[in-house]
Amino acid sequence: MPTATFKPEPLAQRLADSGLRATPQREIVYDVLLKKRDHPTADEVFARVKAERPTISLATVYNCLETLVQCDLVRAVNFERGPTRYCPNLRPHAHFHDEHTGATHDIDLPPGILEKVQAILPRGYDAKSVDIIFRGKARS
Amino acid sequence: MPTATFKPEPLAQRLADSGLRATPQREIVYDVLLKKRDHPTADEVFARVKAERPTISLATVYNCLETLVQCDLVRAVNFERGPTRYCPNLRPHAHFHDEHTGATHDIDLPPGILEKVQAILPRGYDAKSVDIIFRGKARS
DNA sequence: TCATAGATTAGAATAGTTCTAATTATCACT
DNA sequence: AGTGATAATTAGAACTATTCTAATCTATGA
Repeated sequence: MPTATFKPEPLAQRLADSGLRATPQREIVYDVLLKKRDHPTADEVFARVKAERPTISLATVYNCLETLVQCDLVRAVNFERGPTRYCPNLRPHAHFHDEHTGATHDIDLPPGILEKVQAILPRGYDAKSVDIIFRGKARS
Repeated sequence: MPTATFKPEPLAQRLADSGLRATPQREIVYDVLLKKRDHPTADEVFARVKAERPTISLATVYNCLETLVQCDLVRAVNFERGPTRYCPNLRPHAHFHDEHTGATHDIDLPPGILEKVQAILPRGYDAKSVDIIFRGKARS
């Protein structure tokens, strides 16, 4: 019985599909996002990745994050003027930004709501994506 | 018959309500937003205001815009990492960001849709505001 | 009129991100 | 396995949008 690698590997495949290479940096950045899904900023990702690979540079973290976003493995989320946050949740979801704690919560979208929202667009508008962002207070 | 001033004056009133003063700078910044509703950036507002009042400073434009947002006379809109844009439309509306032209369009919300969107929030989430942002291509 | 608080101003400072140019790694092909 | 072409990484500089600071100006009301 061969030793199974329990981690599925969509990353290498997705990268290959886009003609990109799987590098250790990209793997670790993606792993860090999967491991703690608290919508970290690039700086926070940088800090976490450095624990494992101290030689990585901030520029590379930005590059990797951008690459993951291009491959549709990660979503970039923005709240007002704050730093961009990164989210490996691929299910369709909205974001709730808790103004008191600063935390970000994923809100899964029930089926049909995206269609209802898209339906408010007049003829001639062709939306490639929709973001729904709530701001307020979440009960702990 | 007295000369009517055809412009309604919610500005002075709203400012007073918040204990703030009506200044020429605030009036002009607000006028500029009302006159050309193309979601200008602070820099663009600055340029337009300077045409009328060349001594205004960029810091003041930022201050005035912030004040107007506090008074709920103007909405600040953000797309990804771009500069904040300002919008004097007070009706509930979503934003459509045309990736080709860079233009921003207001999409009026039909009655009930906000409630439907709010209804996706689980118990314990108390949203003070919702933003709906489309990205895509609009037919000219 | 005068004091006080509020508003404006110019410029410096900051945060987050992107760019640049040099180095290093990876892949395809022998 | 070796080699050349291409892609990726790196450190640091540069950039952009915004906020801060400290000084000056303005309006209001005792």
